[in-house]
Amino acid sequence: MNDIFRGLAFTEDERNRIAGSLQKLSLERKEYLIKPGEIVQNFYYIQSGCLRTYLIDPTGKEHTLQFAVRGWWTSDYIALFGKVNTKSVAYIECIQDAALYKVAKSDFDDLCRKIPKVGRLHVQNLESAFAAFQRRILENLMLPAKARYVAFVQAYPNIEQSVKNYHIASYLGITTESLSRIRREISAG
Amino acid sequence: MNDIFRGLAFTEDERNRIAGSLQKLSLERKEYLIKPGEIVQNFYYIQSGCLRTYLIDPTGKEHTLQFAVRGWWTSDYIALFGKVNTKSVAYIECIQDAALYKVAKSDFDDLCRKIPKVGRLHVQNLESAFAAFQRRILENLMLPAKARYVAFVQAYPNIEQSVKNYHIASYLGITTESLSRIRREISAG
DNA sequence: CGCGACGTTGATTTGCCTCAACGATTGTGG
DNA sequence: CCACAATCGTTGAGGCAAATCAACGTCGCG
Repeated sequence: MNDIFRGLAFTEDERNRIAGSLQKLSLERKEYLIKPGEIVQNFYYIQSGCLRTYLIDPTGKEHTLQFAVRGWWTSDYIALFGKVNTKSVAYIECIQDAALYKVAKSDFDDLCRKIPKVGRLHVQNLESAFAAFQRRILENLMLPAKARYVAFVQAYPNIEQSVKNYHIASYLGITTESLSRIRREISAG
Repeated sequence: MNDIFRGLAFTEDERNRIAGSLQKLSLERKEYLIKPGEIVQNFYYIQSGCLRTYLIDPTGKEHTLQFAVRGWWTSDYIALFGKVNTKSVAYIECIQDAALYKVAKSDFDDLCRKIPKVGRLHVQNLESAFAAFQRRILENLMLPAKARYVAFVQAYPNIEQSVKNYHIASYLGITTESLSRIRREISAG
């Protein structure tokens, strides 16, 4: 549990309260954490391994929204933070054997209220996610496929080994064929 | 001031504290709230009018990140929420005469700490923005230009009169020519 | 009125997709 | 541990959506 709130110092009491809200779980490759239609009420913290969040559009194509690796949180945020439904719209698939901590959002909100340090960390995380989303949107608007791929590799330096080629393609919004050609171009020149 | 924290009830004391952190300002069409390189330390609440946030890429093209209308907050969030710099990377331009409230982020953080209701509203706003960003990213990945335009018109029903055609195009990530053709197609049926 | 900003239209080009086939790699059961 | 199947990545040919380049109508404003 210690590395979840890395850098924060807690009292005995706070520590217990936090531990009481967390639940360990582990997942193997190809297992699903969440599937569309399921009720979503938890955050998940990745201790190790790798998960990806994706949706399938009406034409059957997959679109990857997020890869989550060690030290990241994941969930179906559209459901969890959305105004209306709490039913998932996404798949969250384990793509590398993973150890997770689960926290109910309601419990987490309690923690934020009772332990201001945690609340402030949450705000800070949300704010930097906010900035990161804007950067990603801009990147999608500004850069052609090749440059987006380069940016991706820089943003996730060690992820290539865990992730299939077509996962990356669906994150970048291109086909596996295009990604393949892009890689060839890059290694060529 | 009353409509900024719509729905929240405050004590006399809280109300004064809030009012003390706010500063009114007004902006005319074509004036700029922020330009690249400036230090960013404020949020802006739009009382009336319309602003747009955009960047110019190395090739000279504009990319619109956000339109902000009555009831929205705006700022250069990449700078304000980013981990490193506080220097703006974006332009925020007034595209329809506007009345704004300005709040320093540091003052706002204080308010959040001292008036829990405000803090909770902030978290709630950040969380729903989080979900909204994910939806926008997905929309960009999944939908072709025409469908994105339709979605845009639904999301901002009354904005067409304030914004130029090429503003919308640069928000959707297409050219003005393409947008023009899309509109023709739609009006044709 | 005349100029500049904006929107539209047409012709051509291009980046990426689709479809199809074929290597390479991984995983599995005998 | 090998053989085979399934999954995944690569390559090529052709097509399409949107970009680019260029010209022209239109509207609003000084």
